Amino acid sequence: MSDRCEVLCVDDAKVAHVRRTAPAAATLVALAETFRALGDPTRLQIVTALAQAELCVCDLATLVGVSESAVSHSLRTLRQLRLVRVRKEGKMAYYTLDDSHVASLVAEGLGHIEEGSSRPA
Amino acid sequence: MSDRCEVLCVDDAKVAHVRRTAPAAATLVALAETFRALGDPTRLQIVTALAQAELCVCDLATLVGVSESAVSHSLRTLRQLRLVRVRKEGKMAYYTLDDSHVASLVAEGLGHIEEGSSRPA
DNA sequence: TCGTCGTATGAACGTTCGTTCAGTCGTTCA
DNA sequence: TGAACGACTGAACGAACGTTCATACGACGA
Repeated sequence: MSDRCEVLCVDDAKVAHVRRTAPAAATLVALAETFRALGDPTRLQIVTALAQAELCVCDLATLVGVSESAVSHSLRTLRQLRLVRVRKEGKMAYYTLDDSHVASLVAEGLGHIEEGSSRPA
Repeated sequence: MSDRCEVLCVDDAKVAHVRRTAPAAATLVALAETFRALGDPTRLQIVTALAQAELCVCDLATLVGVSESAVSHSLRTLRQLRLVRVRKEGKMAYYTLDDSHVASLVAEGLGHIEEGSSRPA
């Protein structure tokens, strides 16, 4: 990557403008973590299930078809990113989505998938 | 995981209901792929940049601070998932977001991040 | 209080991912 | 027609991820 490339090809004005409107680096990293958490079929299935009803670990394990340990690990990831919330009742742990953004996020994603699947490549 | 656990803990009615309303497996996998693609700081930065302006590979490499090869690989991933679109002009390749869902997705995600950062853990 | 149940956690393994490096393709201009 | 340039690709290495296994914790019933 020589310096000549920079001056010939890079549109400094555009780059500067985009750089100004870009989110903070920390925000971007946090957002990427959130997307990555949703980027796993097991966790995504958990989230879509919790969008429908409050469920315990055992329900989720049955639903998703993996071990309760795996579900618990996944739930921890989602919990740490505030995607899900836990309510303890006796020895049971009931999970729900943390805020409305999460359901909206999945819904918006589904909109993109469905639009894309009906278009030519 | 014994059978006794199943009958004691699993709420069959709830599980059955959630199972009915769940998206198809193929849809879930496709959606997870999309989220995973956005779950990388480099690619996410590319997407947020393209939400502001049409940019070439060289612009993006400068903006994100990685090699043009890395940007090109990232763009291929995003292209295959229909997140970005390419327009060739001479030897340049200009990229934009593919559809409005993508920008909405990022915006919704940012809403979640900002809400979470102002709340107690 | 002891055993069981639902859940949570730590370590470790195999796999997948993202970058780098080297090389190729198509375009532009001497 | 060459050489230079922007962009794209394949191979490969190191790092990160997700599962499994084993174990630990708190709550409930006998």
